[in-house]
Amino acid sequence: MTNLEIARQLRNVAAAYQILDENRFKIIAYEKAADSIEHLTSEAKDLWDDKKLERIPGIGPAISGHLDELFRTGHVRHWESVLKKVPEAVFPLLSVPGIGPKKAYKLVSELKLKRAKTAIKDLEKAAKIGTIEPIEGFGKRSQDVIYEGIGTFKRGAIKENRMPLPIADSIAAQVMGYLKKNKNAVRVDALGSLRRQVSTIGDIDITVATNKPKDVVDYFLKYPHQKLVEQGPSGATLLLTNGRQVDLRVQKPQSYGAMLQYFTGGKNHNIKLREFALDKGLSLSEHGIKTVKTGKMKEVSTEEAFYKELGLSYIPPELREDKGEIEASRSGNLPELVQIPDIKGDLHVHSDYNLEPSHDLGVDSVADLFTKAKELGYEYIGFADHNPSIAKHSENQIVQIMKRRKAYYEQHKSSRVHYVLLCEVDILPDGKLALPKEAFSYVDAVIVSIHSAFNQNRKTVTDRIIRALENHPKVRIFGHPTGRLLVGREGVDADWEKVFAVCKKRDIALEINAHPNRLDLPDSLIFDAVKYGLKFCINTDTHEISGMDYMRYGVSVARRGWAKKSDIVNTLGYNNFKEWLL
DNA sequence: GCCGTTTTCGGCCCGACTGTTTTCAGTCG
Repeated sequence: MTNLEIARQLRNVAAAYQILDENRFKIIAYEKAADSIEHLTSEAKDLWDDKKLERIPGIGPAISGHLDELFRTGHVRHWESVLKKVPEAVFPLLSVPGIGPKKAYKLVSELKLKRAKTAIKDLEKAAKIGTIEPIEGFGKRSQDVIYEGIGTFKRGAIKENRMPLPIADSIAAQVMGYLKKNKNAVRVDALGSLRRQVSTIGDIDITVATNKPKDVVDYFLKYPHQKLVEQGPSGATLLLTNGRQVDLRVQKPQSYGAMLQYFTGGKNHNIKLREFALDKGLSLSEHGIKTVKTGKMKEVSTEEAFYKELGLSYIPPELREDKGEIEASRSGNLPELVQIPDIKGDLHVHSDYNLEPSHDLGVDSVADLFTKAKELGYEYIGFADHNPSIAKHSENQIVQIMKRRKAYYEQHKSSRVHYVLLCEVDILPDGKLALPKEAFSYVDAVIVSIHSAFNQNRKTVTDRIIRALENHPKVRIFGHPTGRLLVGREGVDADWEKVFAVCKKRDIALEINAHPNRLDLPDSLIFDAVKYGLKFCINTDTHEISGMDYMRYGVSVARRGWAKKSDIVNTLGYNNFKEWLL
């Protein structure tokens, strides 16, 4: 049973409890447990094997007992008995936006929906013929909303619709640029997952500091859009013509810090922070910090001041995920995160030098790439073209190509920026490398990465990776380790701890690939790898000059994984970097 | 049902919006 399936099961139990009017904190506990399991970096089953279930936050003696039963026998008697008290047709309806457990139950009972399989279709029919409207607590409007909600659900627009961070960033930049033109906008910032630089974004949240909230909201409503979703005195939500939803929230400048903090989240960070504040007799909201006893509200204009009021040092948005940042802030142990100016080189750049590669060639010349590197203030650049195709060449031909390539780069080197000669070598399905041994003489080092057979099982893919990493001393970087694509492909399912151990032993750096559709290694695995003491290399993997600007997304992923400057090998000056590499 | 740098018992985040409501429950972020 996968984490996702377990999480869904826990949420269904929570929903059933809600319908049965169980203790509401028990319901919250189940939902917390579901979130926690869903966001694990390893399979719950593996943690169970290692008897580490209770180390998962939100999993206590009761739920870990149930999970134990689940992994031993395949089902949980207690959960089944709870779920049986609720008609099965209730559960699928929970996926429709605007329908929660109570409404789902009411609909199923009144409309006599029987089967889970057809529940959504039956509900849609009911909305169409108008049998929802007369139900107590519903009406014409809610019937329409349900009908629309089902449409949204059917278009798969709920979960699938998250977009890669760089896409969200560019849409947000346009809207924010528009808002900044309004003379009443004192400040404009991103909020939510975008501000935390999460790799995929659902809705875009933006806030404006202003003394004339109504004017700013009215101005926002004139931005080209498909539909006005909702509107109030404190903000509005628009569905843009590109199908993306944008939330605007307005706040007066003297409370802007509270607004930023409140809506940047993440949810669990905020819950933990509010509990922490409550212990001190303080209640937090987007309006400020309220002393519970006196009811007096203190307005806070900056986030720095907001955290300071609570006795905490400023916590960068990328860290606000309840991974221990509040505790670290309290004790003064927050990491000093890597920043863009720390980066001294990009080590994964594809040029247009044609070595008849297995995958895409770059489109820009070596000279132009050097120029760009100089513009970015880099000391060095690493050319990492794909290895020559093994299908089209004999081993001997490949060696000759690599030899010619080395001479070419040496001929075209720059006096302004150093270079290192790398090669991105395919890890073949059996773990062999797609570069003959003799060809290694013509590179400084190689990046190894997976470009095929992503669906191998855990053991096979783990062995495959380890075999590749141990293939040759010149293997120094493990490129886009999971192979995930933010739109379109899950990463490989490897035993990361085993992979980490090999990287540690051989001092191999894990790549943090900044390509907009990769952002790989993912932040949660970076977090684990940092704890493991591993090194990283942040690269753009670009095939064209403009792509070298995406470095900042790699840096933001690294920051979300708590990586410091000293964890990143390409923050080293040229000499030290070379020493590490060779 | 979970959790603990004053707690192993007694707490448990906060507010906005919506619709159908004469005062609030449900849902969402």
